[in-house]
Amino acid sequence: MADQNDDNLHAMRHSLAHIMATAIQRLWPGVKFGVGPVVENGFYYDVDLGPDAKISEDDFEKIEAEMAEVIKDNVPFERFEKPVDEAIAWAQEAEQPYKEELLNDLKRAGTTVAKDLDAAELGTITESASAVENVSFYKDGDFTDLCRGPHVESTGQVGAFKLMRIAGAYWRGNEKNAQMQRIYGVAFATDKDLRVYLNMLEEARKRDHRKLGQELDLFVISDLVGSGLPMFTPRGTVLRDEVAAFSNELRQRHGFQKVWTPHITKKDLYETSGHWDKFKDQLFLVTSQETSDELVMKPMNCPHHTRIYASQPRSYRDLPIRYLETTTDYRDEKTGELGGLNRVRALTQDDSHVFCRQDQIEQEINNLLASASELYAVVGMDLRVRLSYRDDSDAYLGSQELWASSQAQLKQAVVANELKYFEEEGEAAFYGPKIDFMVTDAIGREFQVATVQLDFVQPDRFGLEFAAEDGSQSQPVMIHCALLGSIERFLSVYIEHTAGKFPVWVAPEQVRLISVNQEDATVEFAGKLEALAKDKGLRISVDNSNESVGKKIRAAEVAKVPYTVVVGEKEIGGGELTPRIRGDLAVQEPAKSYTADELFGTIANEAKMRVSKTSL
RNA sequence: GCCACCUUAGCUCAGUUGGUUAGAGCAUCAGUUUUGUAAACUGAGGGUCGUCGGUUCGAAUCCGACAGGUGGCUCCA
Repeated sequence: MADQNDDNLHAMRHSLAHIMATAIQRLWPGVKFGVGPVVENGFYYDVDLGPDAKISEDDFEKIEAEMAEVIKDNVPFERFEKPVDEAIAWAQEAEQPYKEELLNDLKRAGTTVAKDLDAAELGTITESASAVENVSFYKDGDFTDLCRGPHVESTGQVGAFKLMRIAGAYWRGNEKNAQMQRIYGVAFATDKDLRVYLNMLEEARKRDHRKLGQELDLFVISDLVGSGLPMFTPRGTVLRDEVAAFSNELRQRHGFQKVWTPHITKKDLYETSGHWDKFKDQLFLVTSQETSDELVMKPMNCPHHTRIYASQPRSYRDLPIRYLETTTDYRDEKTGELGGLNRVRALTQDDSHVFCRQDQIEQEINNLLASASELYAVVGMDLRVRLSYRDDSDAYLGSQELWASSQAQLKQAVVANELKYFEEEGEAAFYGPKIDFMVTDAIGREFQVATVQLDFVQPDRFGLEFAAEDGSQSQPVMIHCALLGSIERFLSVYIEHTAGKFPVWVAPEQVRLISVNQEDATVEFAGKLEALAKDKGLRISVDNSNESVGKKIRAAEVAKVPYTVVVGEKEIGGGELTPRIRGDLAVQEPAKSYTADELFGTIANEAKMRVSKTSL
């Protein structure tokens, strides 16, 4: 039943794309159409009004009103077919050059090609893929479109919708092509479903990491420093340090050793690795004022690490050699690609590289996958694993055979570890395939966090070797891995995931003491408790301000401090403390009292164990 | 980089069709108060309305450029 509903919703959304096109054609005659597929929660249509006209969001009211007319008329969606050549003639006649291009592709290749997510959308082959004879069309009133369908029966049957936003989109996803205007709408079967969805978006905005970053005083961005260059406050720096420490700890358990490399290097390093060729437009360049040296801010760390490996002759007995470095890399990202902490120009990676023998690959990958699974279980985030393969473009280094076997090895590792996965071509690094851990943010956008990458190319280009058992020189394999990925990006997702309610082990402020009054005895007592908690390694603060207890409690709640303890005469007399526990941590029991030693000891232990619920 | 939109105190926002010294709440500071689990009272300071240029007798308001931001597209080692 659910399937049938999904199919019906899909048909509604697709039909709404046509209805929107119908409306736009009435409002802007002569508009050229691109494609108009269904996407998650709705639909879009790409349109080109020519050089002199642009749709803006102010036009939505007008378009929606026109769409309402089409819906009210309740005209049928009529399907019909034409031979390809007649269809091409139709496109020429109708002055729809984009449709004509699609039809020509269909005729020539039997498909509208490639990477386009909407291959299915673009019109269809009614016979077999090799013999394109007829293509199907749908017509609703005065609008006719090349389309595979299916649609609802008539324009009246489309549920609830709302136009959301407008964006530029390159024709067929290629930067070199004309840019069209993409108009997005959301659509649901009922008004209620639509309201629920819009409400969810509203809620998601409240937990946006940029908003929480400001409210909880975690990071700041300054125009004087520049865009994409966030700075972390004392509180935000606690988050960075805690998650990085966890990530390091997981790998140090598996024999990784910390290394350190400088942040600038001669560009020769990247010419050798192959990065210069591929990424030279996105490197920050630095010039020495004394010598003629042209230096590069490091955009990644693997080439540096190969230099440490290569600094000594290595024996098969030394392998695997495992390096770990949490360090900041610099990439000159295009301005339009920057956003919050997701995409920055100074990104900190918890980077690591294994140099190992062929027969050690499996074990090493298993260790890394186990570490990734453990980390994401502790932070409570559900991940999808993407196997990122190459496509048949020439953007990759290394032989086809090597690629085929390393892709197979990664898949085998993922299957053996029973991870939920999907495969995608064209997502690999230029030097090798990847296992990418994907996570979804508050409004449903998917980001890569952890990654494990197999690399035969850089060992070759850097001429890495080790002495094998038989005394011959052999080439090691590199396995790149970051568990958090970019710490900035990880935090952006983690802040949204927790809505700022960090578990004790990451909470910037774990305990806050609130004094009932400002009398000497109270202040002194609070000071003693603070010192005791600090001895146990807790991050604690005291609020002695001249405000009502209620107001100070509220301030602690707003700051999402896990444990708040009010101290006054009662505590000074009895010695026992009653913590106020943040809602998400508490198990459903009435508040209990503890000695200071017990209370702080338990909290310190929870932090150490990285638990997500309190035992208090 | 491209497309659309946005930018008023530290924060969240008002500011009618361009018309005297640009407002509020929170936050900050001062005074009163000495507080018992989500906001005590009174007062004060704080803004060249993102920047620069233009139109106008007059610009927060209209136009342009630039910067920064948001949502997409492209890219992501």
